[in-house]
Amino acid sequence: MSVDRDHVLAEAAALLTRKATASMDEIAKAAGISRATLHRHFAGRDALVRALEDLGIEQFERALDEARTEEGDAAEALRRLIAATEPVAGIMAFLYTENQLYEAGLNEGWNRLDARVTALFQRGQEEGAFRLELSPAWLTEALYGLIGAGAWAVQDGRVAAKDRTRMVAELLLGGAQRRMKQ
Amino acid sequence: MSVDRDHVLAEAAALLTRKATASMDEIAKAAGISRATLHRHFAGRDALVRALEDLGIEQFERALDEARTEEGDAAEALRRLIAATEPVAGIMAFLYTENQLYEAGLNEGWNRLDARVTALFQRGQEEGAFRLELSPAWLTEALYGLIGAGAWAVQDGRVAAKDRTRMVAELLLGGAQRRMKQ
DNA sequence: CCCGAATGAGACAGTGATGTCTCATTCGGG
DNA sequence: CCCGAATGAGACATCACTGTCTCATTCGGG
Repeated sequence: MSVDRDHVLAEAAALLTRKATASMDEIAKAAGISRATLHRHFAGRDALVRALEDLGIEQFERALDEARTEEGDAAEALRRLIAATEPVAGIMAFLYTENQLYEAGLNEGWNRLDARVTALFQRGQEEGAFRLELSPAWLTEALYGLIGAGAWAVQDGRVAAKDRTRMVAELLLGGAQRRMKQ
Repeated sequence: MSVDRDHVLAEAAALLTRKATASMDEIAKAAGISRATLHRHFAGRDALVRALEDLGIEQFERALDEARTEEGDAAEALRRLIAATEPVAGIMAFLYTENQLYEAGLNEGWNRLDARVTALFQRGQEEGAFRLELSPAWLTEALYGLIGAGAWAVQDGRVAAKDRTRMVAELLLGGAQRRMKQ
C-alpha cells in the first residue's frame, strides 16, 4: 500500500503543533512510517514544512469558500468561518508560530487569505456590524491568534473540544464584557 | 565592566521572539557579547531559556501588582493589566509559543499567574461585568493569546506600537461586534 | 502464484550547534 | 600606575540531526 501522504501530513501537523522542534525521526514515528519512507515523500524538513504550509493555506481557503464569507450578515459569516476552520485549527496554530517561514520568502497564499479575511472585517464595518475602532488588520491578526489559542487550549484540556468554535467566536465577536442591552 | 545580565536577557528575548531557534552565537551577537561570555552567565541554552521564563513570570507578576487587579471595576482592572504588561509583551509572546517548556516540568510560577488572572475574570463574572458564557480559563488563555498576537502584530508593522494596548483591551473586552446600546 | 514497487532497518558521512577549554587583551578599582 | 577580574577570539571534541545510500523484506496487482 502506498503511504497516504495526507495522513503523514496530518500526523506531522499534530506532532509539530505540540513540539515545533520535533526531528524527522520523531515525525516519522508519529506517522507510523520509517524515516527512509518519510524522506521518499518529502525531500527534507523544509519540504515537509512547506507542504504543511500549502495544506494549511489550502484548507483555510476551503473554509473561506464553505463559509461563504461574502454573503449575508458579517457577524454570522464570521461565525461560519470560525466553525469551518475547525479541522485546520491545529495546523494553523503551528504555522502561526513558525516564524521560520517569514525568514525565507513568504508564501503568496497568505496574502490571499489575509485579503479575504480582512475584506470580511471591512465589509462588517461598512455595514455597521463591526466596530470601527479596531482596524481590519488587527481583527485579522486577532482571529489567527484566537484560533491558535483555541487549538492550544483544547489540546491542553482547558477547553472542551466541542466548545472551541463557540468560545473563539463569542470572544472575537462579543468580547468578555457583558452587554447591558442587546 | 561586568556584563549587564538583564540587558543580555532583554536582547535574547527580543531576538528569540523573532526567531525562536536562534543559536547561542546569534544570541550572543545580538546582545553584543561573545559566545564565551554568554556561557559564563548562562550554563547553556536551557539555563538561558529558564532565566527568560523566570524574568517573564516575574515581570508579569509585577504587572499584576501594579494593575491592582483585585481593586475596582473588573473591566477597568483588566485594562490596567493589559497596559501594565506592555513591557513584557515580547517575552510573553516568546514563552507562550515555547512549548518546549511544557515537556520538562512546568515552572510553578505559571500557576500563580494563571490563578491571579483567572481570579480577575471570575470576579468580573460574579460582579456582573463579564459574560458567563466564556469560562475564566478560556478568557485567561485568550488574554495570553491576544497579548502574543498584539506583540507580533506590532513587531510586524501591522499595528502601531501606541495602539497595542488599546487594540488588545478593546477586542478582549468588547469584541469586534458593534454594540447597539451601551 | 509472481514480480515489481514500496517499505523498514540500518549504515554512513556531512553539518551545525553545543559546551569546554586556553590564552591574549581589555577594563576598572584601588 | 598596577593587578586581578572580565572579556573576546578561537580551538577542540562531542553530539544530534540530516540527507543519502544499500539491502532485505513485505505488499499487492495482474
